[in-house]
Amino acid sequence: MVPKPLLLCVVGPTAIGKTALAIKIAEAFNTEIISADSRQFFKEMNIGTAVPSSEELQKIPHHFIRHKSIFESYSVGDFEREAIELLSSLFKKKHVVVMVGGSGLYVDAVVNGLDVFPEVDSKYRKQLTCELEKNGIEKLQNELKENDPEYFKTLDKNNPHRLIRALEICRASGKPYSSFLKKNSVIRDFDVFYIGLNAERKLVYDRINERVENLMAEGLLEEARQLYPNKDLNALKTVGYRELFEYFDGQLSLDEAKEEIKKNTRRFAKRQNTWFKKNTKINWFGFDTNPTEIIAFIKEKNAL
RNA sequence: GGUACCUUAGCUCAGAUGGUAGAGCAACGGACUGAAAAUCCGUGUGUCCCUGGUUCGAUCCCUGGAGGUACCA
Repeated sequence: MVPKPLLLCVVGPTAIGKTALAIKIAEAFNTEIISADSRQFFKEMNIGTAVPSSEELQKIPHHFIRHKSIFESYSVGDFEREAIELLSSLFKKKHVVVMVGGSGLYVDAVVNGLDVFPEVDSKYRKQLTCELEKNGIEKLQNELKENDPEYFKTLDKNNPHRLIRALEICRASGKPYSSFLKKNSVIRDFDVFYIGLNAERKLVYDRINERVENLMAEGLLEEARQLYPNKDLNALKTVGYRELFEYFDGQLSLDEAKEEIKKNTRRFAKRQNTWFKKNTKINWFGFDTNPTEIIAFIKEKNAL
């Protein structure tokens, strides 16, 4: 039996050093990197998303970095399809591929797959968002309760995004959202091995604060100013940008905006940790572990 | 130096004829299937400045002290 190819997933909270480690690993296995980071996809955003530097990008081919525009709509589902397609071609020439990213849902989509939902015209979401604003959330809750009581039971009822998502499926397909939710993992034709990078909370926070200072020094303010006219686009609802938009709006001083960015990045890191904590397959390492040690560990565990 | 006021959660501050206390923010925990760096849910973490007294019981009243603020010198 031919051994399956291997996807090495490097995960962990923001600013922990995933990019650098992924490059070391990719070098060691003479392979390429795909990114699973929901904000590094966008070519208009560069500084604030801390994409790999041009030197880093030169060392190792990266995929899904700045390959989309903030003006396009791009979803986890799109990402899953594209990533799986790309992986199957990469695995034709490489036995190992590295995936690195902090967006837990996007990593899971590639590893476990999403259920298949019908395509929904964007008009449904627009309409629902409009109704939410006009009539309040209760109307929508009642609609879902009626059309999909099963999902309604488990749903975070006050969460407008998830409520609207479920309703757009119900309305567009005429079937309950939960009827598409199989929760069965897809069997991929590659194996997965997780490397998690983490550190004590205090250290992660120090690194975040430092990173925010660095991003500002690199010109985040200017980048944000250029994107400001498009501030309502989904892609720009992003830590590091929206706080600066509030500064441009006169809601915050520049110092306050900077502190808000730090705070919101810390909260983001916390949410990432909550997500990854559930994944018991992750092999955790301290952020300052020597990469050669991690690479040796990967080789040993996977008989490479 | 004198007078007045203040000292309660990480911060800003409420509060209780005396029965060991609560808001906002922060923090912390969690959820998550095409918006996910999004969105939502939950949790009070405390020598009530110190000391002695009165009291069954003091963070609250009284004595003395410490620190702060304002005004007067």
